[in-house]
Amino acid sequence: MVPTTTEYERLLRDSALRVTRPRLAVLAAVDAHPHADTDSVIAAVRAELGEVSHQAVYDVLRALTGAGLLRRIQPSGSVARYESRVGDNHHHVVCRSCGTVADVDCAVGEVPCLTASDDQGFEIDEAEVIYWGLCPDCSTAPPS
Amino acid sequence: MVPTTTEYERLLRDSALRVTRPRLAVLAAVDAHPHADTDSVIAAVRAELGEVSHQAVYDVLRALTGAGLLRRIQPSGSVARYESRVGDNHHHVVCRSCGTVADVDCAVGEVPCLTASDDQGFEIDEAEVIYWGLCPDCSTAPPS
DNA sequence: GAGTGAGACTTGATTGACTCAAGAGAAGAG
DNA sequence: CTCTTCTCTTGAGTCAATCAAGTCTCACTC
Repeated sequence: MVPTTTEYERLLRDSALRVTRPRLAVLAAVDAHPHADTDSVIAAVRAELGEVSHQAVYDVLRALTGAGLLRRIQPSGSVARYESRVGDNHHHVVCRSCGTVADVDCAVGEVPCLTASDDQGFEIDEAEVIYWGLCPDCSTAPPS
Repeated sequence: MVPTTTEYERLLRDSALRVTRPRLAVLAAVDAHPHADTDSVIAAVRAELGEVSHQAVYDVLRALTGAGLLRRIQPSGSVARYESRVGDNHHHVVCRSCGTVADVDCAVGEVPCLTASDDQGFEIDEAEVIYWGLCPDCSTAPPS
Protein backbone atom coordinates (compact mmCIF):
# COMPACT_ATOMS: atom_id res chain seq x y z
CA MET A 1 0.00 0.00 0.00
CA VAL A 2 2.61 2.51 1.07
CA PRO A 3 5.31 2.74 -1.57
CA THR A 4 8.86 2.27 -0.42
CA THR A 5 11.71 4.65 -1.02
CA THR A 6 12.98 2.24 -3.63
CA GLU A 7 9.65 2.49 -5.37
CA TYR A 8 9.86 6.30 -5.39
CA GLU A 9 13.38 6.05 -6.80
CA ARG A 10 12.15 3.93 -9.66
CA LEU A 11 9.34 6.39 -10.39
CA LEU A 12 11.83 9.24 -10.58
CA ARG A 13 14.33 7.38 -12.74
CA ASP A 14 11.60 6.25 -15.11
CA SER A 15 10.75 9.90 -15.60
CA ALA A 16 14.39 10.80 -16.22
CA LEU A 17 14.49 12.81 -13.02
CA ARG A 18 17.39 12.74 -10.63
CA VAL A 19 16.84 11.05 -7.32
CA THR A 20 17.29 13.54 -4.51
CA ARG A 21 16.21 13.53 -0.90
CA PRO A 22 13.82 16.48 -1.28
CA ARG A 23 12.09 14.70 -4.16
CA LEU A 24 11.69 11.47 -2.25
CA ALA A 25 10.38 13.40 0.73
CA VAL A 26 7.87 15.31 -1.40
CA LEU A 27 6.59 12.12 -2.98
CA ALA A 28 6.18 10.54 0.45
CA ALA A 29 4.52 13.67 1.84
CA VAL A 30 1.95 13.90 -0.93
CA ASP A 31 1.23 10.19 -0.67
CA ALA A 32 0.69 10.58 3.06
CA HIS A 33 -1.39 13.76 2.79
CA PRO A 34 -3.50 13.74 -0.36
CA HIS A 35 -4.79 17.17 -1.42
CA ALA A 36 -2.20 18.90 0.76
CA ASP A 37 -1.33 22.47 -0.12
CA THR A 38 2.23 23.62 -0.67
CA ASP A 39 2.70 24.80 2.91
CA SER A 40 1.67 21.41 4.26
CA VAL A 41 4.06 19.68 1.91
CA ILE A 42 6.86 21.97 3.00
CA ALA A 43 6.09 21.21 6.63
CA ALA A 44 6.02 17.46 6.02
CA VAL A 45 9.28 17.56 4.08
CA ARG A 46 10.99 19.57 6.81
CA ALA A 47 9.71 17.19 9.45
CA GLU A 48 11.57 14.44 7.64
CA LEU A 49 14.69 16.16 6.37
CA GLY A 50 15.18 19.24 8.50
CA GLU A 51 15.52 22.61 6.85
CA VAL A 52 14.57 22.61 3.16
CA SER A 53 14.04 25.79 1.20
CA HIS A 54 10.50 26.53 0.10
CA GLN A 55 11.88 27.20 -3.36
CA ALA A 56 13.14 23.62 -3.55
CA VAL A 57 9.68 22.30 -2.71
CA TYR A 58 8.06 24.55 -5.32
CA ASP A 59 10.59 23.36 -7.90
CA VAL A 60 10.09 19.72 -6.98
CA LEU A 61 6.32 20.00 -7.10
CA ARG A 62 6.52 21.57 -10.52
CA ALA A 63 8.97 18.97 -11.80
CA LEU A 64 6.92 16.06 -10.48
CA THR A 65 3.68 17.56 -11.79
CA GLY A 66 5.26 18.10 -15.18
CA ALA A 67 6.49 14.51 -15.22
CA GLY A 68 3.01 13.26 -14.39
CA LEU A 69 3.97 11.79 -11.03
CA LEU A 70 1.76 14.28 -9.21
CA ARG A 71 -1.43 16.03 -10.10
CA ARG A 72 -2.11 19.61 -9.19
CA ILE A 73 -5.62 20.81 -8.45
CA GLN A 74 -6.71 24.31 -7.62
CA PRO A 75 -10.40 24.83 -6.85
CA SER A 76 -11.53 28.45 -7.02
CA GLY A 77 -10.65 30.29 -3.86
CA SER A 78 -8.09 27.71 -2.83
CA VAL A 79 -4.34 27.54 -3.09
CA ALA A 80 -2.72 24.82 -5.18
CA ARG A 81 -3.09 21.31 -3.84
CA TYR A 82 -1.31 18.15 -4.88
CA GLU A 83 -2.09 14.46 -4.96
CA SER A 84 -0.21 11.37 -6.00
CA ARG A 85 -3.22 9.54 -7.40
CA VAL A 86 -2.69 10.01 -11.11
CA GLY A 87 -3.68 8.17 -14.21
CA ASP A 88 -7.18 7.14 -13.22
CA ASN A 89 -8.78 10.47 -14.15
CA HIS A 90 -10.77 10.69 -10.97
CA HIS A 91 -12.55 13.86 -9.94
CA HIS A 92 -13.03 15.90 -6.78
CA VAL A 93 -15.73 17.11 -4.50
CA VAL A 94 -15.03 20.31 -2.58
CA CYS A 95 -16.84 21.63 0.48
CA ARG A 96 -18.03 25.19 -0.01
CA SER A 97 -17.80 25.81 3.70
CA CYS A 98 -14.51 24.36 4.90
CA GLY A 99 -12.72 23.66 1.65
CA THR A 100 -12.21 19.97 2.31
CA VAL A 101 -11.43 17.98 -0.83
CA ALA A 102 -12.36 14.35 -1.40
CA ASP A 103 -11.87 12.04 -4.34
CA VAL A 104 -14.71 10.88 -6.54
CA ASP A 105 -14.17 8.05 -8.96
CA CYS A 106 -14.80 8.75 -12.58
CA ALA A 107 -17.39 6.45 -14.04
CA VAL A 108 -15.52 6.36 -17.33
CA GLY A 109 -11.91 6.40 -16.18
CA GLU A 110 -10.34 7.37 -19.47
CA VAL A 111 -9.71 10.93 -20.58
CA PRO A 112 -11.58 12.84 -21.66
CA CYS A 113 -14.41 11.21 -19.77
CA LEU A 114 -16.90 13.75 -21.10
CA THR A 115 -17.26 15.03 -24.59
CA ALA A 116 -18.38 18.59 -25.03
CA SER A 117 -21.65 19.19 -26.81
CA ASP A 118 -19.85 21.74 -28.98
CA ASP A 119 -16.08 21.84 -28.67
CA GLN A 120 -15.75 25.33 -30.25
CA GLY A 121 -12.96 24.00 -32.44
CA PHE A 122 -10.79 23.16 -29.44
CA GLU A 123 -8.75 19.96 -29.29
CA ILE A 124 -9.95 18.72 -25.91
CA ASP A 125 -7.80 16.20 -24.05
CA GLU A 126 -9.22 16.31 -20.55
CA ALA A 127 -12.46 17.03 -18.77
CA GLU A 128 -11.90 18.20 -15.21
CA VAL A 129 -14.90 17.91 -12.95
CA ILE A 130 -15.27 19.58 -9.57
CA TYR A 131 -18.37 18.85 -7.54
CA TRP A 132 -19.31 21.63 -5.15
CA GLY A 133 -21.34 21.11 -2.00
CA LEU A 134 -21.13 20.61 1.72
CA CYS A 135 -19.12 17.95 3.44
CA PRO A 136 -20.83 15.72 6.01
CA ASP A 137 -19.50 17.79 8.93
CA CYS A 138 -20.57 21.15 7.50
CA SER A 139 -23.98 20.01 6.32
CA THR A 140 -24.97 18.79 9.77
CA ALA A 141 -23.43 21.75 11.60
CA PRO A 142 -25.22 24.92 10.42
CA PRO A 143 -22.93 27.85 9.66
CA SER A 144 -22.05 29.75 12.81
CA MET B 1 -29.42 41.56 -26.99
CA VAL B 2 -27.43 44.20 -25.15
CA PRO B 3 -29.16 45.04 -21.88
CA THR B 4 -29.91 48.67 -21.23
CA THR B 5 -28.90 50.61 -18.16
CA THR B 6 -32.51 50.38 -17.02
CA GLU B 7 -32.27 46.63 -17.30
CA TYR B 8 -29.14 46.58 -15.14
CA GLU B 9 -30.90 48.78 -12.59
CA ARG B 10 -33.74 46.32 -12.37
CA LEU B 11 -31.31 43.43 -11.89
CA LEU B 12 -29.64 45.25 -9.02
CA ARG B 13 -32.85 46.27 -7.33
CA ASP B 14 -34.26 42.77 -7.63
CA SER B 15 -31.21 41.56 -5.72
CA ALA B 16 -31.67 44.24 -3.04
CA LEU B 17 -28.46 45.93 -4.13
CA ARG B 18 -28.09 49.67 -4.43
CA VAL B 19 -27.81 51.12 -7.88
CA THR B 20 -24.50 52.88 -8.26
CA ARG B 21 -22.52 53.95 -11.25
CA PRO B 22 -19.61 51.58 -10.59
CA ARG B 23 -22.02 48.66 -10.39
CA LEU B 24 -23.75 49.55 -13.62
CA ALA B 25 -20.37 49.95 -15.28
CA VAL B 26 -19.14 46.60 -14.00
CA LEU B 27 -22.26 44.84 -15.25
CA ALA B 28 -21.86 46.45 -18.65
CA ALA B 29 -18.14 45.66 -18.75
CA VAL B 30 -18.61 41.98 -17.95
CA ASP B 31 -21.43 41.73 -20.48
CA ALA B 32 -19.21 43.27 -23.10
CA HIS B 33 -16.13 41.21 -22.24
CA PRO B 34 -17.09 37.71 -21.09
CA HIS B 35 -14.37 35.87 -19.14
CA ALA B 36 -12.57 39.14 -18.48
CA ASP B 37 -10.19 39.22 -15.56
CA THR B 38 -10.38 41.82 -12.82
CA ASP B 39 -7.82 44.10 -14.44
CA SER B 40 -9.76 44.16 -17.68
CA VAL B 41 -12.95 44.97 -15.83
CA ILE B 42 -11.21 47.79 -13.99
CA ALA B 43 -9.92 49.17 -17.29
CA ALA B 44 -13.36 48.98 -18.90
CA VAL B 45 -15.01 50.65 -15.92
CA ARG B 46 -12.46 53.45 -15.90
CA ALA B 47 -12.92 53.96 -19.63
CA GLU B 48 -16.55 54.67 -18.93
CA LEU B 49 -16.47 56.48 -15.60
CA GLY B 50 -13.01 57.90 -15.24
CA GLU B 51 -11.02 57.08 -12.12
CA VAL B 52 -12.52 54.31 -10.01
CA SER B 53 -10.61 52.59 -7.24
CA HIS B 54 -9.65 49.00 -7.81
CA GLN B 55 -11.04 48.25 -4.38
CA ALA B 56 -14.47 49.38 -5.53
CA VAL B 57 -14.34 47.01 -8.49
CA TYR B 58 -13.26 44.14 -6.26
CA ASP B 59 -16.13 44.91 -3.90
CA VAL B 60 -18.63 45.18 -6.72
CA LEU B 61 -17.50 41.94 -8.32
CA ARG B 62 -17.85 40.15 -5.03
CA ALA B 63 -21.27 41.66 -4.33
CA LEU B 64 -22.58 40.82 -7.78
CA THR B 65 -21.13 37.32 -7.66
CA GLY B 66 -22.69 36.76 -4.26
CA ALA B 67 -26.04 37.94 -5.55
CA GLY B 68 -25.83 35.57 -8.49
CA LEU B 69 -25.70 38.28 -11.12
CA LEU B 70 -22.17 37.30 -12.13
CA ARG B 71 -20.31 34.05 -12.12
CA ARG B 72 -16.69 33.77 -11.16
CA ILE B 73 -14.45 31.18 -12.75
CA GLN B 74 -10.83 30.53 -11.97
CA PRO B 75 -9.10 27.83 -14.00
CA SER B 76 -5.85 26.59 -12.51
CA GLY B 77 -3.02 28.95 -13.27
CA SER B 78 -5.33 31.82 -14.13
CA VAL B 79 -6.53 34.82 -12.23
CA ALA B 80 -10.24 35.18 -11.46
CA ARG B 81 -12.48 35.77 -14.45
CA TYR B 82 -16.09 36.86 -14.54
CA GLU B 83 -19.03 36.37 -16.84
CA SER B 84 -22.61 37.54 -16.86
CA ARG B 85 -24.05 34.37 -18.32
CA VAL B 86 -25.56 32.76 -15.26
CA GLY B 87 -28.34 30.34 -14.59
CA ASP B 88 -27.84 28.01 -17.52
CA ASN B 89 -25.09 25.97 -15.87
CA HIS B 90 -22.88 26.03 -18.91
CA HIS B 91 -19.27 24.92 -18.79
CA HIS B 92 -15.94 26.12 -20.10
CA VAL B 93 -13.14 25.01 -22.34
CA VAL B 94 -9.71 26.46 -21.59
CA CYS B 95 -6.69 26.52 -23.87
CA ARG B 96 -3.61 25.06 -22.19
CA SER B 97 -1.38 27.22 -24.32
CA CYS B 98 -2.85 30.72 -24.37
CA GLY B 99 -5.46 30.50 -21.63
CA THR B 100 -8.39 31.49 -23.81
CA VAL B 101 -11.74 30.57 -22.33
CA ALA B 102 -14.83 29.67 -24.33
CA ASP B 103 -18.30 28.62 -23.30
CA VAL B 104 -19.61 25.12 -23.77
CA ASP B 105 -23.28 24.42 -23.36
CA CYS B 106 -24.27 21.88 -20.79
CA ALA B 107 -26.24 19.03 -22.28
CA VAL B 108 -28.37 18.81 -19.15
CA GLY B 109 -28.71 22.47 -18.22
CA GLU B 110 -29.86 21.98 -14.67
CA VAL B 111 -27.59 21.72 -11.66
CA PRO B 112 -26.03 19.45 -10.78
CA CYS B 113 -25.76 18.18 -14.32
CA LEU B 114 -23.65 15.25 -13.22
CA THR B 115 -24.17 12.98 -10.28
CA ALA B 116 -21.10 11.61 -8.61
CA SER B 117 -20.65 7.87 -8.62
CA ASP B 118 -19.99 8.06 -4.89
CA ASP B 119 -20.69 11.41 -3.23
CA GLN B 120 -18.62 10.62 -0.09
CA GLY B 121 -21.52 11.88 2.03
CA PHE B 122 -21.31 15.37 0.55
CA GLU B 123 -24.43 17.34 -0.32
CA ILE B 124 -23.54 18.21 -3.89
CA ASP B 125 -25.30 21.16 -5.51
CA GLU B 126 -23.18 21.82 -8.56
CA ALA B 127 -20.88 20.03 -10.96
CA GLU B 128 -18.33 22.36 -12.51
CA VAL B 129 -16.71 21.08 -15.67
CA ILE B 130 -13.59 22.52 -17.27
CA TYR B 131 -12.46 21.05 -20.55
CA TRP B 132 -8.73 21.41 -21.18
CA GLY B 133 -7.17 21.41 -24.61
CA LEU B 134 -5.85 23.64 -27.34
CA CYS B 135 -7.77 26.41 -29.01
CA PRO B 136 -7.99 26.48 -32.81
CA ASP B 137 -5.20 29.06 -33.06
CA CYS B 138 -2.78 27.21 -30.78
CA SER B 139 -3.46 23.75 -32.21
CA THR B 140 -2.59 24.84 -35.75
CA ALA B 141 0.41 26.93 -34.69
CA PRO B 142 2.90 24.56 -33.00
CA PRO B 143 4.46 25.91 -29.80
CA SER B 144 7.40 28.14 -30.54
C1' DG C 1 -37.09 68.66 -0.19
C1' DA C 2 -34.24 67.93 4.06
C1' DG C 3 -32.64 64.53 7.42
C1' DT C 4 -30.68 60.16 8.39
C1' DG C 5 -28.36 55.77 8.59
C1' DA C 6 -26.64 51.77 6.34
C1' DG C 7 -24.28 50.55 2.59
C1' DA C 8 -20.73 51.82 -0.97
C1' DC C 9 -16.48 54.03 -2.37
C1' DT C 10 -11.57 56.08 -1.68
C1' DT C 11 -7.13 55.88 0.00
C1' DG C 12 -3.21 53.53 1.42
C1' DA C 13 -1.09 49.82 3.59
C1' DT C 14 -0.60 44.84 3.88
C1' DT C 15 -0.83 39.98 3.09
C1' DG C 16 0.58 35.72 1.05
C1' DA C 17 1.20 32.49 -2.69
C1' DC C 18 4.29 32.25 -6.02
C1' DT C 19 8.28 33.55 -9.08
C1' DC C 20 12.93 35.27 -10.51
C1' DA C 21 17.94 35.29 -10.37
C1' DA C 22 22.57 34.04 -9.16
C1' DG C 23 25.58 31.13 -7.12
C1' DA C 24 26.78 26.83 -4.36
C1' DG C 25 26.19 21.99 -4.24
C1' DA C 26 25.11 17.17 -5.56
C1' DA C 27 23.71 13.39 -8.97
C1' DG C 28 25.18 10.50 -12.39
C1' DA C 29 27.71 9.62 -16.91
C1' DG C 30 32.24 8.55 -18.69
C1' DC D 1 37.88 10.45 -10.10
C1' DT D 2 36.38 14.19 -12.96
C1' DC D 3 33.23 16.81 -15.29
C1' DT D 4 28.86 18.37 -16.78
C1' DT D 5 24.35 19.31 -15.85
C1' DC D 6 20.72 19.59 -13.08
C1' DT D 7 19.13 20.70 -8.37
C1' DC D 8 19.03 23.29 -4.15
C1' DT D 9 19.93 27.61 -1.28
C1' DT D 10 19.56 32.30 -0.47
C1' DG D 11 17.33 36.49 -0.86
C1' DA D 12 14.82 39.68 -3.33
C1' DG D 13 10.75 40.68 -5.88
C1' DT D 14 5.96 40.37 -8.16
C1' DC D 15 1.16 40.65 -8.26
C1' DA D 16 -3.60 39.44 -7.28
C1' DA D 17 -6.26 40.06 -3.63
C1' DT D 18 -7.46 41.65 1.07
C1' DC D 19 -7.74 44.66 5.24
C1' DA D 20 -8.73 48.96 7.62
C1' DA D 21 -10.35 53.51 8.43
C1' DG D 22 -12.48 57.36 6.89
C1' DT D 23 -15.63 59.81 3.53
C1' DC D 24 -19.37 59.84 0.57
C1' DT D 25 -23.95 58.73 -1.36
C1' DC D 26 -27.98 56.14 -2.17
C1' DA D 27 -32.58 55.64 -0.94
C1' DC D 28 -35.94 55.58 2.63
C1' DT D 29 -38.60 58.51 5.85
C1' DC D 30 -40.79 62.51 7.50
